[in-house]
Amino acid sequence: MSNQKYEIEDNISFELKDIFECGQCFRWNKQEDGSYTGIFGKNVLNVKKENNKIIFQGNCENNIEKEVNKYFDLDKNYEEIKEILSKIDDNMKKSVIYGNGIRILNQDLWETIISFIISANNNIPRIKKIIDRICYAYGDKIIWKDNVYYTFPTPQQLKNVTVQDFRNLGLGFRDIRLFETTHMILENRVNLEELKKENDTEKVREKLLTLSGVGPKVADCILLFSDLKRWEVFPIDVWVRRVMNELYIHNADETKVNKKEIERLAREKFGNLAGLAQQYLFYWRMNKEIAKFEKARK
DNA sequence: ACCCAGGGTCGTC
DNA sequence: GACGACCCTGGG
Repeated sequence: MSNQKYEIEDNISFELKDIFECGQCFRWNKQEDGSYTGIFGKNVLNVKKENNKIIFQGNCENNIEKEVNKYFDLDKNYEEIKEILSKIDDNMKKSVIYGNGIRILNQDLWETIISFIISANNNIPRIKKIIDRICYAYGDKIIWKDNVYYTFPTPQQLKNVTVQDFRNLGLGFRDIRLFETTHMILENRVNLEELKKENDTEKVREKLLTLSGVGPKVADCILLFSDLKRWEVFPIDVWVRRVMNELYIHNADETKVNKKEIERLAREKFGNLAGLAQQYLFYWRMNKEIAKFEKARK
């Protein structure tokens, strides 16, 4: 199973940049030809668009078609969902058009937990670098087309890693959080398999909140971006707070905006699609900021 | 050289 | 419930 290929018809709800650079994942990198290569599970995969096809190619552990369908959630009808969101108001419509090709991935729960603990008070480039170093140090090596890749280490593989080891990888004050959470999971104080079976989202969130380094925002990201797949949550970070204030609340001091107020608004406007709405808004607002800087540089 | 901010959480009051 | 502290890095 060293190299497999799988193709599907092009789809407007599948844009590489939108999927891989909307902040949900940290292990996908753009290649010189515009395609993206990433690692998930024990798979190395390259994705590109060519001649009205989406082409998946890589070193997959199991059947590539199955892996891809699950990871990219290809059975989900985004057209229908986007239509519902677009009808909510002009803001939503605008951001859905902007992030038209976004899909929420089915990412491994454990990897998502650790990744978003690292994300706390951090920026995306640095988060990616830290995760790369962790994988390089403790993951398994995979070779594909003469390049070397590393899997995300399992809890077992992090068992003997010390707080200082984490600090040396550049984790900063998050070192102890990673250490504690890893051991809580190893000791089964939080059972990830049971979490996946639990239906009550609130119960899952409470359990996640017992993990070190997992607060409300990180818990919601885990619920939304992992294979727990809870679309009704609405993670509130600095960008979402900003955009919700600018669009709906209009408080002169954005840092003073009440979180409960944002949550109430999100529930009222977006209902059980809040998570996806949050992603379109986040992506749209953050890229607006980046565009502003690029412009200023010229 | 200095200050600021980043997909926040934690301990303390 | 508010408040400051927290590692590190890149940019003004």
